[in-house]
Amino acid sequence: MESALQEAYHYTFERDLLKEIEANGTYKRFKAGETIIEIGDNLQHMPLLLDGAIKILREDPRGDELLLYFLEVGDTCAMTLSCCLGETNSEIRAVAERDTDLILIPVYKMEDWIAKYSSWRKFVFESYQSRMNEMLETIDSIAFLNLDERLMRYLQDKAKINQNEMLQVTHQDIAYDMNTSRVVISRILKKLELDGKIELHRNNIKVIDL
DNA sequence: ACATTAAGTGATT
DNA sequence: AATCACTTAATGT
Repeated sequence: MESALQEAYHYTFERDLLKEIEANGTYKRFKAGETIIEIGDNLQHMPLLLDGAIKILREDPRGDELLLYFLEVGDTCAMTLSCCLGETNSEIRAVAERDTDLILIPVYKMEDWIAKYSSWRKFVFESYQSRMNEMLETIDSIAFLNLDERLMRYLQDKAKINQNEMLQVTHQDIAYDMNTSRVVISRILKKLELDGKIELHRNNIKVIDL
């Protein structure tokens, strides 16, 4: 278990910091589909991703969701950063995209380390930056791409995150993530299949054009 | 065999 | 692109 942290972060953090993380963090495992953070949660810990992937969703009052971005190994959640330092609760939901291992770091340590370790400062700063970039990409794709391109990107992204070109999803799942209707997704998927970019089966989709 | 859930499709707005 | 209404196909009990 301890080597998981080493493996994922030994390039990112100095030795002393890794030791501190191990001493203060708690390991936790989530099964695919489990909710890790719910909207409104008060976050007292910051998760570091050791293995797996997480999807970050926004939700409106009616319960409609929208996928913001995926987190991979070596990433952390930008929400917890701002959330832990301020007094605000979570604005997003985090769901395990696949089976996921993470290590939870208490907030107060987090602040300590910002003063103490330059590698930690750098990590936090860069995390913010890349989350921001990923979010801009999603905004761009919503604003400037038509749905077919947006959907194709979604599929490619998902295949990459899961390291598997066979996606275990229903059309309805995709519709929820992209905040559109199932019928629309079905139609576009059909078109993408005719273009030879994907293969459709019940409950799963094979991405050919990666 | 029947019920349930996923996916496909024409028509309408 | 969304919604409705309906069909067809796959799967579970």
